[in-house]
Amino acid sequence: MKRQRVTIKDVAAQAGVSYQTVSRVLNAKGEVAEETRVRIQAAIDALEYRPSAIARSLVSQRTHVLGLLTADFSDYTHARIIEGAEMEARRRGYLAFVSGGERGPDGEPLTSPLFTQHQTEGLLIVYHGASRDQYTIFEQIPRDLPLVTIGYAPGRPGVATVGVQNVEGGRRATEHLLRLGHRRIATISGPMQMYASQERRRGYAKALQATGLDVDSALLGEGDWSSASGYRATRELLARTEFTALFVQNDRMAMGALQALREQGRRVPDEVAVVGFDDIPSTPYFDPPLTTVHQPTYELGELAARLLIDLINGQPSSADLTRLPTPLVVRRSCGAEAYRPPPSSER
Amino acid sequence: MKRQRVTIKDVAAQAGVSYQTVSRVLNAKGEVAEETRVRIQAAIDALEYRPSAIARSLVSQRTHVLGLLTADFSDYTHARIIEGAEMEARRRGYLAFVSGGERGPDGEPLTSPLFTQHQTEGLLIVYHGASRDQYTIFEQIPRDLPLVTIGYAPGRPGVATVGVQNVEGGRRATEHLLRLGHRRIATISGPMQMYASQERRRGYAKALQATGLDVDSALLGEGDWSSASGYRATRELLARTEFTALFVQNDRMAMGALQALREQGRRVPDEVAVVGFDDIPSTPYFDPPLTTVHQPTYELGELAARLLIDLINGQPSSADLTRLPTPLVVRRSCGAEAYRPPPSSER
DNA sequence: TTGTAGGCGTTATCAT
DNA sequence: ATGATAACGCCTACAA
Repeated sequence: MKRQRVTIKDVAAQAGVSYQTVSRVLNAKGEVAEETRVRIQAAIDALEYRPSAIARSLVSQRTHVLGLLTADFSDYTHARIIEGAEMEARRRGYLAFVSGGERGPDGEPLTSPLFTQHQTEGLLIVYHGASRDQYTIFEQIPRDLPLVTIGYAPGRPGVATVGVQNVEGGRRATEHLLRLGHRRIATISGPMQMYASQERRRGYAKALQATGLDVDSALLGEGDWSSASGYRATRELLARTEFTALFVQNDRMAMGALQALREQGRRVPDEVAVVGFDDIPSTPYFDPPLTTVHQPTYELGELAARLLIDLINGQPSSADLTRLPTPLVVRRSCGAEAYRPPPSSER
Repeated sequence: MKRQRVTIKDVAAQAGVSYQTVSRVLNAKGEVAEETRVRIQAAIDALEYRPSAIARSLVSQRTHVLGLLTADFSDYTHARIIEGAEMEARRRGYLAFVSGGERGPDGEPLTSPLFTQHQTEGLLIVYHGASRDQYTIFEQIPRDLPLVTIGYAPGRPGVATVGVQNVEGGRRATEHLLRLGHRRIATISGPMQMYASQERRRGYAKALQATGLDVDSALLGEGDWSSASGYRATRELLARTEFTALFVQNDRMAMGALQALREQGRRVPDEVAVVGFDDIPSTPYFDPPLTTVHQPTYELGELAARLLIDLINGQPSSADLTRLPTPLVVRRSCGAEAYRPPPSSER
């Protein structure tokens, strides 16, 4: 399919000047007589001329294109990060390639070679706090390609990493429960080889210890972030020990936990108080509405894109790892009083 | 930032041939002596040479790049479509630009000009059954750009449209409820100016009429697809009339509906049976697990990308509007028996 | 202020 | 079988 028929030369012919002069008005460089500028602009409009980014890139060696790599698009957290990143990129004049990158189990090829060939100027890797061994992808990425990762800083120079305050979030959730009088607080983590899981659990432990409590391993559950795993982990916990509160380290698992609790006839929050993590949009409609730790995912994406573009333009980020705050959002599942009735908006 | 230092000429020099010959082996065109081919390949490997897609595009006028435009990334349905489309595109050697396109209320510029400048070969518009007036975007798109839309066929030639069987889905949901003995069945639609809403409601009406029932306007609610709107519409319905079943036209609104029902003390499914639409992943963890109409969103994305690429390559799609099936998934909220206990997997 | 080369990395079309 | 030459659309010098 051919398109992009109109070139700078056509415009020049139409305006009766050399194509060089057209280039000048396009880039607002050098002096151009006001009169000819107007004439050229008229020609541009008439012909609906649009400069070819391709040709420009070839000579300038700049594409103004970012690559966004993610493992799972349809995960809300990832999607929001990407959404934020794309928006910020667009504001700064960048376009974004996306790809559900990661090599499949069948050895499906990585996308990054394609990115490289298309001269992507930088890469944003949106794996949500994955573990080191899942980052074999780094080997495939050119050493000098500007890179921003989410939640995990690889041992590479010149890579910026952004994330959220996982430890603080975990601590806040647990402290809240402690403050409500709970002493046997169970927790369900994501896969423990992931940094986010480790950090959130560390926050949990910190809060307990600050109150003089020990971490009881019987109260420690683990899932894989899915609702099903939250359901399972909760049933195991229930079968194994007693507890009056449960801190689930993401909202999807919390949804499964609530279901397990319901099935076992444990009323929430009266018999078991529950706190989640993420603050996904449907959280106010959980049964009961979920108290949870908010993650500013959209802002995380914006920040990541900003840092990446800065990196591309030779402005290394000041901090290696910037972490965004994770405030607690109190709803009903924790049993705290404060709750304003039916929520009315949601994105 | 400069990169992509190694060019075809470097390879040629290294292999001691003209860069022309290198091009030949790269494209497997023309005859090349086996011996020199091997030598050149060695040079390519040694130098880690990767051809520049930019330069290729300039001469070939092909970019192998698609544009994916969406209104809302973080909506699960959209995200899945994009995920499917990107995957299929990649399989066929295409890269995908994404953008949360639509012009913002502040008049923020459309992304499509940027797409155009970057020589995007085709556009996939992932608006989920939006209404005609939301498609002013079409005016901004070059007439001859291959286009695929989801759920809505604009009055343009050469545009392929894919969607799901909304009418049938609505009919199936309603029939199911009728079969369970319900006669006063309320429904909550999305915005009625959207085709998807109209179609699902038409299916609802068809099912009723086939059973000899009239559509009672008191039973007709409308929302905006959000949980909050589902909650509100349900409360209005409850205040206005009596019904024993409720067909909510997407799962997010259904979540709000369930909450409203809970708050009003109406037990689901005993007092009110509920059926949703979409089959989002969390649906098995609703309280109670939601019976809903499944939408094959990922497949929709794959299909869309396939059609788009065919269009680009001059193979117009056979049908104007391909619709994928929407089977009913029975869980607990409708009160039908069949339900296998705790779900164990989920994406 | 405006026009004339030269080149960005590649492919296509001729020669050789 | 291989090499030279001309595009592709544009920008950066440099000259006029």
